[in-house]
Amino acid sequence: MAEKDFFQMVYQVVRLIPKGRVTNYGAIAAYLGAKSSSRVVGYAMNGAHNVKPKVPAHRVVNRNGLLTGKHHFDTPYQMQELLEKEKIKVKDDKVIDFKKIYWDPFEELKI
DNA sequence: GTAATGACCTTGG
DNA sequence: ACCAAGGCCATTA
Repeated sequence: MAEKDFFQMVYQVVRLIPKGRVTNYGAIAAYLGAKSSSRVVGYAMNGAHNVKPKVPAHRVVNRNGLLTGKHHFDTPYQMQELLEKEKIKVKDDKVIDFKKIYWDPFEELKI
């Protein structure tokens, strides 16, 4: 049950991601105080589709801006489509101008 | 209870 | 600059 708390934390941060913005697992993990647990953040996203409200996991990508978890969506195209809907340009499963649309929790939440 | 895996990141050679 | 290995935390087998 305690693990749900960590998951909830990740979900909350991801849910606060503005439209047209993306973030990486390390940032979320660091914001939660567990930068070393970047893997757990990704694992939390694994159950994102099992949580309500749904979590915009498509806005979360790896440090490279690569859509690593696209395969975990209902359909790999869904993530790309969602990103395109957010006006986010995606090429080869990687976000363009990633550093530009990069959303840092410390800049929006911690402040 | 131990071992292996995973939507990762950092550091070393 | 590029390639390889380790580490960390949680879940599953």
